[in-house]
Amino acid sequence: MCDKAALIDVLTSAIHGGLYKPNDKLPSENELADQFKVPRMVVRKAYEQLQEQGLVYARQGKGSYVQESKLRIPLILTGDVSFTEKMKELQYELITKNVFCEEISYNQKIFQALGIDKHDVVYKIGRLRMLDNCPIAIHISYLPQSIFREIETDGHQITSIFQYYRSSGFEKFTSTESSLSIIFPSVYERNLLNCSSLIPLLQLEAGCIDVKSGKVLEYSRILYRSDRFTYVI
Amino acid sequence: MCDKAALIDVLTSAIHGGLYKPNDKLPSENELADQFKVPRMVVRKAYEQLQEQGLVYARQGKGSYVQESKLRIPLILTGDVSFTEKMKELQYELITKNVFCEEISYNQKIFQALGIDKHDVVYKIGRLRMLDNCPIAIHISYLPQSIFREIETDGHQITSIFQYYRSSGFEKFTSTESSLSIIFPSVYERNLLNCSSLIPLLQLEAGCIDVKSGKVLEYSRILYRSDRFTYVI
DNA sequence: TTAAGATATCTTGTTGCCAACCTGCTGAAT
DNA sequence: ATTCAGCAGGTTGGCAACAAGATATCTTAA
Repeated sequence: MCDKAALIDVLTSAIHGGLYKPNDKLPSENELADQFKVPRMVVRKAYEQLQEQGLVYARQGKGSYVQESKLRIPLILTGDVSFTEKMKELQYELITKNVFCEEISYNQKIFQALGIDKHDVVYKIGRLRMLDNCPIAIHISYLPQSIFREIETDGHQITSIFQYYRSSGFEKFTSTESSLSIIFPSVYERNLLNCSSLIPLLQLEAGCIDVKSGKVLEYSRILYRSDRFTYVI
Repeated sequence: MCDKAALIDVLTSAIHGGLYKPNDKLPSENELADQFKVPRMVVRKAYEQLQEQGLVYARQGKGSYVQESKLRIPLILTGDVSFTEKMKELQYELITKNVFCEEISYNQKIFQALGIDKHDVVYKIGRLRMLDNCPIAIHISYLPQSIFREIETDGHQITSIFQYYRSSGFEKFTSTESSLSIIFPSVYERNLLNCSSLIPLLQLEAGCIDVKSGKVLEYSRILYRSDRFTYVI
């Protein structure tokens, strides 16, 4: 028992095991340093990492405390149901905020997924999903202007993409094979999601296809806070 | 541009964007500190975190360098196919190593999932999945002794659970609803998976049911290194 | 007795210095 | 000319001393 990682193990299992409850005061850095016979810097780094993971918070001059853990929402990842409908089913009050709408420069991956030419115009629309005023996901949709002519002006109002599809004359959609990966938030994403830097984000990438025409309507990228969900697949 | 998080953003996008290639030398701590007008400690912390995320390595007296990124394997998460078969399909050579087999003490969640009594005996069997001698996942199976009588002695040899099912007289299985979450590795898991501390693990939990009898055969917990896969669902 | 101020002490946060390490240069000895 | 020890300068790593904030206690004056 001598390094930072071991200390983090001990502290996390102590917290998760219920030895320390939310807002309980944790041992001071010097106490732990003496107890584990390590320099204070090691304890400090451990506490810092736990802070960034959202398990602990610290007050200068007072001490380190256990952060309240927010409840986790079960989220069904599969199926073609929209995010809004998923949440309604679970009886949560969900607010969607449109946060940006802007033209993007060429990006191979996105343009290829949309099946369009390098010189086409693509708009990026960002929406923030909030639950009880707490942001839980960023939904980024890449839409080609060739399909959605008025996207530049419409884009800022969109909160439900599926509704926008319907109002644009599309009725039945299907999702392409979606890929899942884990990333850490950028500063911008951290600010939107109001989370600390070591909260992994679950990134879901998928395309949306109009069943009738077979055209790719959208390429979407959803970033879920991994600490607010348990995912069911 | 002034804090650790912003620096990490800049460095990660510089690395991912290809400005620095694998094994390239990165700017020294003092250089970056001067350039961004921040104390060296801030640059230091940024580099430390990037090390733990596996993007960077450092050599005392020499400098910090870009870590080679390992290739990502596409992994199909859905379906009832076994891990071994999934990998075979992708033409990878997969080796499974049995790492432990031991009785566990009572745990509400596991015993409930197995549908058994508090006083029943449950064995925990750990297998390590290796690809080109590189560990990529830990597969932990919880098996009740009431179903698998000889598990205490058999347990150390098992590398394929499905094969063991068949040799125990079970033929058709189905999976219960599986849940997905993101965790950080403990020291023990870090050692098995040979990964640094800030590699998130994708944890899949599910039960396995014998179709004929309807009995729960197994509760399994699989820990995938999130940096070695892209998941397809 | 009470209230306000000073003080001591404990906490986390920051900084700067020195150690450990690597590399390349210089210069003397062979 | 060659070799090698020594030195200088740059790198990451570690630590101790200091700063800043919070709180309780003691002191003193009204």
